[in-house]
This record gives sequence, C-alpha cells and structure tokens, in this order.
Amino acid sequence: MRFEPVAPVRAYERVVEQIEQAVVSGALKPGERLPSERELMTQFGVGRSTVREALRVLQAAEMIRSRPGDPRGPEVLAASPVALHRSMHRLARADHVGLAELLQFRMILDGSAHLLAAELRTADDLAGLDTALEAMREGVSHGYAEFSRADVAFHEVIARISRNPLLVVSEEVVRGVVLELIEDKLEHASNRTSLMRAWLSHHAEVLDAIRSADGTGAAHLAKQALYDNYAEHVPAGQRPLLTPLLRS
Amino acid sequence: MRFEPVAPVRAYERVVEQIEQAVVSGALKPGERLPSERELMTQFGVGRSTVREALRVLQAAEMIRSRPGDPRGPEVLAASPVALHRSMHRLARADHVGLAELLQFRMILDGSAHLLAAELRTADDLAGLDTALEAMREGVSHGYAEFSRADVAFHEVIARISRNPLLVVSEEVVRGVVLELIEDKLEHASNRTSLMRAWLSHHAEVLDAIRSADGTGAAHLAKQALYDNYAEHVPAGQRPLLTPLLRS
DNA sequence: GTCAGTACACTGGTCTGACCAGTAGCCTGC
DNA sequence: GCAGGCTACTGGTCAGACCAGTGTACTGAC
Repeated sequence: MRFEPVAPVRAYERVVEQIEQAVVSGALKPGERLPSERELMTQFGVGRSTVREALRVLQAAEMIRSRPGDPRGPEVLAASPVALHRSMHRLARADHVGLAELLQFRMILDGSAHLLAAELRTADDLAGLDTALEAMREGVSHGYAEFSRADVAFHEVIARISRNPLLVVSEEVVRGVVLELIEDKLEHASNRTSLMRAWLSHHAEVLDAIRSADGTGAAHLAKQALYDNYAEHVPAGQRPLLTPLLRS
Repeated sequence: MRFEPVAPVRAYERVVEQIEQAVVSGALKPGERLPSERELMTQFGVGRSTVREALRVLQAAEMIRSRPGDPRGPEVLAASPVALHRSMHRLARADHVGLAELLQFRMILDGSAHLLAAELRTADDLAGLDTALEAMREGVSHGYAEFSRADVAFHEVIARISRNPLLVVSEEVVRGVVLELIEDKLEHASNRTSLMRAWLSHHAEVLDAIRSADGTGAAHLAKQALYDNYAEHVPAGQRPLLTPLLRS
C-alpha cells in the first residue's frame, strides 16, 4: 500500500476550482456575469480577500474580467489565445532559448503555415493576400515602419489561411520575440530600401507559389527567405542547426 | 495628432510588472528569494493585499511559489512549460481548437523534430534511442501503461536530440493535450496488443531512418504514423486539413 | 410626453490591523 | 555535542473601512 503526498489546499484555490469548473462545464457562458465579490464571499463562506485572490488568478488566465463600478459583476470571457500567447512568450524569453533556436522554430512554423496555406487557400484568401502585398508595395515609399507593418499583416494573413489557431499564435509569438532580439541590429541597417525591395519580390514569389497550390515550393521559399534574412545574426557555429530545415 | 486610449492601471499590476521585469531581465534568478510580503509592501509603498494579489498573479504564471512559514520568502521558479500546458489545454477545451488542429500541429512539430534528429544525432543519441526502443519492446509484455511510458520516453529522446527547447516543450504539451482528449477512446481499444506491436515496428523503422541520417524519411514516417493512429478520431470532414502535411 | 440632470446604491480597488498555523534557526539545558 | 523547546518570523485568512467610479432610477424642466 502506497500513500500519496498531500499538499495543503488553500481556500482561494478551492474558489478558483469551483468557478473554473462552472466555466469549462458551460454552466457559465461567455458574456454572463459572476456575482459581486461581496456576494461571492457569502456564497463561498470566505473573506473578501480570498475571493479577490481567486478572481485575480482567473483574471490572469483570461477567464474573467472585472471593472470597478459595474453593478452586473465580473464578466466571463470567451476562451482566447491571449493567455497562451503570454505563457509562450515568457518561455521563449527564458535564457536557454537563443536566436538560433527561435529561428529554427520559426522556420518550422512559417514553412508549415505556407504549406498549408497553399493547399487550403480559397479565392477570398488569395484576394486578401493580393491586397496585403499591394499594401507592402505602397509601404516601400512610406518608410520602414509602414512597410514593416504591412509585412506583419501579410504574414498574419498567411497564418490565418492555415486555419490553425495554435499555428497562428505560435508563429506570432516567435516572430515577435525574434524581432525583439534583433531589432537594434535592424535599426542600423544602412540599405533599408534595397532590403525592402528584396523582401517585396520574395513575397510576390511566395504568393505565386500559393496561387498555384504549390505547397512544398511555398514552404521552401519561406524557409529560405528566413534563413537568408536572419542567419547572419546567428553565431556561425549554430547555423548548421538551421540548414537541415532547408532540405525538406 | 492622435491620442491613445488609456486604461486605468491597477496598483497590483504595476507590482507584477516590476517583479516580472526583474525575473525576465535576470536580476532575479531561479532559486533566489523575493522579500517577504511585509517587506515588499514597504518597498512598493502599497498595502499587503495589493502585494498578495500581485504574487497570486505571478504564482498563477508559475514564476514564483510561496510557502507559509518560510522565512526566506517566496521562491523564484525556473521557466517551466506548466503554464503553457495549462493555457493550451484550456484553449483546446474551448471550441476553437479541436482535435484536428491539435493533430495538425503535432504532425508539424513531430515531423520537424524527427527531421532535425536524423540530421543532428550523435553516436550517443543513437545509443539512447536504442535503449528506449528496447524498453518499449519489453513494455509490450508488461501491459499498456508500461508500454505507453516507454513510448513517451522514446519521443522525448527524439525531441531532445533536436536540441530545441521550444520544440521539446511544445511537442510535449501538444502530445499531452491530444492524449487527454482521446484517452477515453484509447481505454476501450480492444486490440491493444496488436496496436502495441504495430507501434513498435513503426518506431524501429523511424530509428533506422534516423540512423541512416534520412531526415526526410524519418519526418514522413512520423507524420504518417500520427495520421494512421489518430485520424480515425478526427471528424471525417476535417481530415483534409491533415493530408497536406503528409506530402512534404 | 421626452429628456437632461441628479441622487443613490452598489461596484471593484486599496489600505489597515488583526489572528492563526506553520517554519527555521537559535538557544538553552542536559 | 546535541536533543528539545523557544521565538521571531512567514504566508493564509478574515474583518472592517474608505474611495473613486458606474449604472439606474428618479426627478425636474421643457
């Protein structure tokens, strides 16, 4: 006979448990309201601070939101990828993850997103990509910031076409962290205009591949472009980590 | 001139911000201790309840842990995938993310991990895979639970060989969530022994491909195996989301 | 009748102060 | 030298208070 180690269960944890249960079971639907803190404290039989700590935990998990003064009480939120985004971002900024690993991961995600996009795109999707590309073309003359915004938008459309929220969120997070790590280096790039033109023609190529439903080609273009643009910032010794991905 | 909308910033949020900043910047390393709540409250110039709500938020994010009675104060934790797992699990239980998306994501991650493993494996890695496979072989006769544990270990070795923490963690999380979603279906499988044998021979094939540095082959085997094993639990209408991944 | 303006009851955010059970380390007394 | 208790702390919880802000219901003027 074996015994399990027991951990003390805090009062606020049991409150969290009950409310969370009510939400995931569907008893409380998004948009509905929780009772006020003072009401909850009598229902649960605990002090207000305990209730508040429980609500803080749920709020950190993006399950509820409370606004001061609202007599209807805290609002139950729909499941959103914001919490996933936060936790992944934290993990990606931890020290064991360097630019090489991030870039590797981004090549994987971006490549797959392009592959799926080429196979699953509809006529509407293609139109969306066309306008995104057009915005980039205009952005070239409106400065780097504008161009960069249009570039991000293009990538987001691609990710969206893949129709996988996990892919969308992960790609977005990794892209953001990569940019955070090398933004200072990009700031000082001297030949920005030629960089933008190169990027633009690359995106046009990608769009062609997607239009002709060439998934493998689009994926390869995407990975190659990432390598070409960012590998210079990766220590030379770690670049062999990236090249295998170009061969698939 | 445009103005940004402002949101009221709560006191506990600013406390969270400062502590989080100290952790991600490395000023506070894992294992180190925060001052006690009463000390923090004088340092931040806020009440104890505010400090406590901030600590709750950080604790929910798995950044710190506090134990009552410990005079050394709350402990700073190493970045861990637990929070990522929780948020992905929550998202997966919401309607936006179904088994199809999870499986799609897992095929991407697993495929890439196998590709990298085949290209980067050392002699030591191969030996590790050999022992893992041997454990699986023995597990067949020791019941499903034992076999499953060995199977997980094999996958973890593969992921580790790819030497990318993000890949390791994401793969682990997605695998866990997928298993949680279909565990009840697996419980009732009648022909477990033949399933285990099929799995075993598949892993042997994968190991061969990795040994001969055939990255593309290993990746394809991995993705095909996932599809073969799990696609039956995906609604038929969503299976076309998975097949494009088999073609790369 | 409509509608602006106000009063009110209530919300969440914060602080203070208190008590408890539990811990770690010191400090006895042997 | 060491077992045992003492003590000064810790975090967990509660009670009560105040404040700024909100939504609503009521009031008044038109």
